[in-house]
Amino acid sequence: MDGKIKQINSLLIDVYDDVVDIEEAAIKRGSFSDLSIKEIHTIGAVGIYGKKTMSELAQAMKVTMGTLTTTIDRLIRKGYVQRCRSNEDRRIVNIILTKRGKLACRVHEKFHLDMVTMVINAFTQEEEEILIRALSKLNDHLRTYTSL
Amino acid sequence: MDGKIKQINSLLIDVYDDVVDIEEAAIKRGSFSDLSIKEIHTIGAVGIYGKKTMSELAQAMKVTMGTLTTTIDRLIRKGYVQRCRSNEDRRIVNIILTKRGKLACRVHEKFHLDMVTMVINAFTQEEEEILIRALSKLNDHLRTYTSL
DNA sequence: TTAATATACTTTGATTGTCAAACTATTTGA
DNA sequence: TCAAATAGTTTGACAATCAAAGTATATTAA
Repeated sequence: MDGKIKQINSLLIDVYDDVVDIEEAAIKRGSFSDLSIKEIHTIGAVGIYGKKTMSELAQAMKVTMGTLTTTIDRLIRKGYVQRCRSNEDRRIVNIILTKRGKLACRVHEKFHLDMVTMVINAFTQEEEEILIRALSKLNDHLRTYTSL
Repeated sequence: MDGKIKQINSLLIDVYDDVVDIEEAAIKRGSFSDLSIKEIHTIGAVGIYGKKTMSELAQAMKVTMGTLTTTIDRLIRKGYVQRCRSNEDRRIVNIILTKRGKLACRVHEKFHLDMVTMVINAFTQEEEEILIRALSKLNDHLRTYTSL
């Protein structure tokens, strides 16, 4: 009983570590090695069809706006995003991706899907369904745990 | 086909985010709110039955020794670990947990197991086995991916 | 036995990531 | 119109990280 708990705990930690490692390695080897994981995720949160306000982004990334300001400053310096003050409300700053930002976003998305595709190819149709169900349930319950 | 890939990708990202959130929240609320996640994991890597060299720890944590030195400095300042120069080889530094360090280690381990237990209680015996198999396979293949 | 090399670790300098609190500019509501 | 609210930036502090240079000790080869 307790053995299984420890086993699942270890498996979760391992999956977690694997994903971090894979992602880090992919970035270092790729065309966007001047970006950190956080920066790539920020680019992803802006999205190809851009125009996110600082508030929206900060909420999506779960950081304060102060933190986001410095991240965006850096991403502008590196040429991945642009600041655009809204004309309707001059307090609002919209963030949009540059051409290079969009490319990085697409490449990273593709990397993610490729990774999952490769893993899933090793699964049968049935196993695949089971995995989805198991991960969904896992997620539901983790989320319950979060809100306690 | 592609839909399922995206679904599994999202589920993995969600599990990942959930675990980070839960862990962060647990630390903030607990008796060791002066510790960061990294610091707790470092304490965990030292372990109750202590005595790990700086090299061993750096390898386990996948950071450089320079990084580890600063982490250990901080954990010493906060009273969780101790440095002990080896008498056999004066170059070697052994790290051991203080009493408080051991307590933090146990509490964090318990938190992890409690979290998994709670999640798993919502699973049937059969689902539990399936989850273990699925996570194992996922892990094996993620690991294959890492070494590419 | 001593000098060169290797090992184990720390220090330094730089960058990223993070927050809370103070600040600026703009809009909204009374 | 003026006070309050909102959207964001700045500041100051600290954590996390690395590469490269530096220190102390051990090993090896002459």
